[in-house]
Formats: sequence, structure tokens, C-alpha cells
Amino acid sequence: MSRAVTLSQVAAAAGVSLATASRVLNDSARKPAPAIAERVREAAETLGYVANAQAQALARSTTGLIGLVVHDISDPYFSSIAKGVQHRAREDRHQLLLAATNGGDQLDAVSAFASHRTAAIIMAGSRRTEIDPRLLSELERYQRNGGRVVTIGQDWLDGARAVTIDNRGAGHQLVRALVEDGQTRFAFLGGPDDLVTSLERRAGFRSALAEAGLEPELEMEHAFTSEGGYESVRDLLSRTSAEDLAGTTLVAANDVMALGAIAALRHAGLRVPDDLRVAGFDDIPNLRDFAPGLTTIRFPLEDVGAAAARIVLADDEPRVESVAGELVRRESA
Amino acid sequence: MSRAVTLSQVAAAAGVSLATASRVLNDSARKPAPAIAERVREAAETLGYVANAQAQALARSTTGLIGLVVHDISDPYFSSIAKGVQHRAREDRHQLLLAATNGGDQLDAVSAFASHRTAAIIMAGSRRTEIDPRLLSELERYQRNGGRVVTIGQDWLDGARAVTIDNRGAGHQLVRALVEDGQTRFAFLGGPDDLVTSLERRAGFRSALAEAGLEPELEMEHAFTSEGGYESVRDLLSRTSAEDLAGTTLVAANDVMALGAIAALRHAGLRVPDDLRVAGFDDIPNLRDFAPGLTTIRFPLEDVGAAAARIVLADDEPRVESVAGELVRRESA
DNA sequence: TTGAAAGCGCTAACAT
DNA sequence: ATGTTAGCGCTTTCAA
Repeated sequence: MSRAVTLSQVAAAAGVSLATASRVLNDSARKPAPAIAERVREAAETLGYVANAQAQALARSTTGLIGLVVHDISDPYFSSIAKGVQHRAREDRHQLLLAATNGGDQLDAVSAFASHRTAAIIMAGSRRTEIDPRLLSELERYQRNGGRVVTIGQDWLDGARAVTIDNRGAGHQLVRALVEDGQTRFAFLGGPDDLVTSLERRAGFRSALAEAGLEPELEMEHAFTSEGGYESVRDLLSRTSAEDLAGTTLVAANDVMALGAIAALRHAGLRVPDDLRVAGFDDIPNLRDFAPGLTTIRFPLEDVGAAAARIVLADDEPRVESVAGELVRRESA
Repeated sequence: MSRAVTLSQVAAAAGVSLATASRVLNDSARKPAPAIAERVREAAETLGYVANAQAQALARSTTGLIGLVVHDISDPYFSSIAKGVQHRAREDRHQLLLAATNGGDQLDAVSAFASHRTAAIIMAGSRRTEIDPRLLSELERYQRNGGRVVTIGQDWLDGARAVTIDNRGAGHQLVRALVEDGQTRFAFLGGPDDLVTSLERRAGFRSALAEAGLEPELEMEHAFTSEGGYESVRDLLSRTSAEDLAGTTLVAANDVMALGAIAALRHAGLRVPDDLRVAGFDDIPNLRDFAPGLTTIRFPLEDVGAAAARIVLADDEPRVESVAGELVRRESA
């Protein structure tokens, strides 16, 4: 990327000054005379001028970049959020820098974004109960330097904005509905025990059961993935016979876990919802294609992503936006 | 992002020159004396220095950015590719700029990337038979300016690299296997008729049938999405009775369409594979969770993304890398 | 080995 | 209305 035409070449070709060329080609407040402007535009066109965003960023000290940190972009939860972020970023004429941590450090991602002087960072990755203090201080420094941060899920960073997701309420709402439906036996298929999203959903699960005077049959912890869901059921079946489990509702900590769980049940010859019931959270896309249809709590993930991008870029938005879940009853529970 | 500490502040604090500070803090060939280096690093640390990637890019005239253009990041096909790209980009210490076109112009995305002087652009978006000439010339200019381009799917751009996907061979292989299995009735549920991937898969479908002396019952065109697959089946059932369709194998142009088709069949009270059979392409993640298991041609999407990133960044790689599909027999066909 | 200084390409005061 | 010029933060040649 070295042979590119520069603004001064355009200016020279058009016989005007650098400043004039700049004013014509960018959205400057001052508009040069139409005749001049035309000449400049023509020169730019024939020379094949492409503005250098790096140089503009340096001069304007603002980059038009926004950074998104996700755990795994191939997880439908994150890719839906990314879609929403992308959509909104486009509207605000921002480019999206994407970092997938895949369990690795968010720290590296944040450092890279800070170095690239992104206008904002969206932390969509699942929050852990124990946050790396270095991540925290990196984010704080980023904010001190004028960077904006928005967290998705919980409002866990001082000075940052947030799109919070009512996981606890969702867990409660889901279980209460199932209890009202006559269900009495519940097990929770959770993610790792330091994943706040999973913990909150479980807390809602527990409180709804307690309200109904019920006890959970079991609570498990496995990976927050389809495999984790699958594994949970295998684990479950290795401890308890299918007969003993009959009529139990398995509440998975998210939809992909729920789908993995259903697959495991199917492979074990058990039927959903006849033998066991299963429910999840999120309402990831294309759930319609699954059978049985998954009962879940819907969170509008694309909207969440878009909201995060919106509030982190705007100045007149509330600092926090809360998203409540909505029960979606399908066949699985 | 204006209050950030600069290199000269660090240099001043350490009592050395700008040049020395630069040499210490970056991977310069020349290494200053250990004592000096330590002083600089310490100053950088206490001041909270974060290198400005924009300024570095300007000075070095190379950005360490790589641009990925996809159609829809929430489509598992693209998000799997993105995951592979991201992974490889990380290894090469590059940041990923993501653009989702969602049917809109790839042109805007490419222009933005060109402006940001990305070292390379990966075009993963589905290629159309008719390519916007402006997109073409933008990409050509980008390459002339030293930018590298790699296309995924087909090798359609002069001077660019490519990771080609053997769609035709895949269609052929799939149908031949099914024919050997005793199937004789086939219909193709295609994407839009200008989508090259869909066309190629259909060409393979046709040639395998022709070789077997068979005729397709029907070929349809709908959206290249789950909805399109669903719609295809509704369309099909509105024209032909379920009895007349019995034993037909529906070959969908990709997995998400196949999944949508299966859902539509199920909703129509038809059973897969008992009443009709269905097959797809790609082997998107978590197919295991579906019932019936989808017979498909697997393309290692993550590897494809990683390969694209690898060959576009390296100098000693072949210009084109081809990926063949692998038949995955499951229950649906 | 270290430092001085000339850019990298562009923006935005400030002058004219 | 247009032009001049001093940066933006950093790298790198060239001197010392």
C-alpha cells in the first residue's frame, strides 16, 4: 500500500492548494467554489485517489473505528450481536474491528484496540466472576484516554456504559411459567461456575423454584456450548436412570447447550418433551428449524448489539440500557 | 482518544531521544543499551504509554490490518470462515476489519478497507455471475496500490489469490453417492440464479444425474437461507402432492437451506428420510444437534478462512488453494 | 550507540 | 474564498 495517490498529487493536478483539495474531498464545513470543486473531484477521479484513513485519523485525532470483543464469532449468540453492531456501526459510518478471544485473553484484544485508537470498545464476551485486574486497568486507561466502553450482559465496568441483560429475571420467568404449567422436577444444566451469565440464570431458576416450594433435582456445570449441553446429559444419565429422570425439565443455561442436551437425549433414546423436557435462553436464530421447537427466553440479540453500538457512540443516550427476556413457548417444555 | 501519552513524553521522561525510545519500544533491528532500554520501558510503563497504531501505520506505510467482507456474519457459513480468518490473523499479528454487506454493496466495504490501507482483503461474500464493474475496478486499483486480495469460493479476480471450493465436484459426488444408493428421483432447491456457488452445485447435481441417465424432477430458486429452504418446500408442495413426491431426494444448495426445507417438510407432516430425503452442502457447525442428521458435503470452513488469511499474507504460498468436499452420510438421505 | 530531523498523508488554524 | 503552514505521533535515514 505504498503506491497510492496522495492528496497533494491531486491538488497539484487540479492546480489548487492542499487545503482546498482537502476541503473538497472531505466533509469540510467550508465549501470551495463549484468550479474549483469540480476540477479537484475530476483530478481525484482520474488519478484514482483514495483517502488515507490513517493519516486522517492522525490529523483529526479520531479514527472512526469501533472494536468488538467476542468470545467465539461462530457462536450464534455472538454472531447475532456482531450483526447488530455491524449494522449500527455502518449507519454511523464506523468500521468494525473484530477480536475473537476464544478463551484467550481479552487483554490482548483490548490492547490492540487501544493501540488502534478505536473510538469505542464493545465488550460482548461472557463476563467471569473473577476479572483479570490487568484487563480492568487496561480498560480504565483506555477510558481515561477518551475511549468509550460498553459492556454487554452486565454493567461491570466503572465509567463504562452497558446493555444489561436480565438473566436472573429470565431464569425466574421461565421456571415460573413451567411451574404454573404443572412441572415440579427441574435440573439446571449450567456453564462454568465462574460465568456470570450462567450464574444469574441459575439464580433466577432457583428463586422461582423456591417461591414454588420446590427443590432443584440437580445442578450441573459444563462448557457453555453445544458440547457442554451434550456432555451434561451424558453425565446426568450416568448418575441417574432414565426412569428416575422421567418428567424432569432440564433448564440449560443457553440455547446451544439446550440443543446439545436434546441431541444427547435423542441419542440415548429419550424423547423430548415426552420423557424429559428441555428449555434454554437466548432464542438464537433459526431455532424454527429444530424439532422439537425449543422453549426459551428470547433476548433480541441483534438489537442488543445495535443498542451497544448506539449508546457507546452517542452522547445523549442513557448510560445503561436494560433488556428483558420474553418467554417463547415451543414444544420442548 | 486525545489524552493519550505520546512517545516523546516517554522519551522526555526517560531522558532519551525520540528515536531511542522508538527503538526500545518497538521491534527495531537496533537494540539500545540495556540500561537505557530499561529506563525507557519503565517510563513507558509508569506513564501508561500505548503506541498509536495510526501513526505507526503512517510512518511505516503498513497497517497490520486485514479486511474481511462477508455477506451475513450471523450465517454459520460466514461466521465459521470468519473464525478461521480471525485465528490466522492473530497468529500473524494482524487485526481484523469486518464488513457485512447484507446484500448491500461490497463496493462500500472495499472502499473503506482501501481507505484504511488494509494489507489485504478477503472476499468471502457469495459471488454473483454479474459482478459490479465498479467493484472490480475498485479491487483492481486496490491491488495496483499494493493491496492483496484473496477470494473465497471461486478464483474470479485477476491478480488476486483464491481459495476455491469445488462446488461442482461436490454436487456431483453427493448425487452420485445417492444414486448408487438406489435413489432415482431428485429435485434441486437452489439459491438465486445468479449466485455462482448455487449454480456450480447445481451443475454437479445435473451432471451426476445425466451420467446415471436420470432427469431432475424439478429445480427451484429461492433465497440462499433457511427461509429460502423453507419456502422452497412450501412452493414445491403447492405444485405437487406429497404422494407424487414420495421417495424424492431434495438436494438443497447449502445446509441452512436444507435445514429450512426439513422444517417445512416436518410442518407439512412429511417425514425425512421416510417420505422424502434431504441433503445439503457445507457441514456447518453443530449439525449433530439436528434430527435427522443431515447428509451433506463437508467443506472445512474454518480451515478455508484460515487458508485465505494465510495465502493472502504470505509470499511463498501458491496463488490458489483448492478445497474438495467430503461426503458426510447421515440419516437425512 | 544515540540523536537530529525529514518525512508519512492529512487537517485545521491562521493568513491573505 | 483560497492558500500557508504547523502539527498529528511515529519511523528511519543520516550525522555525530
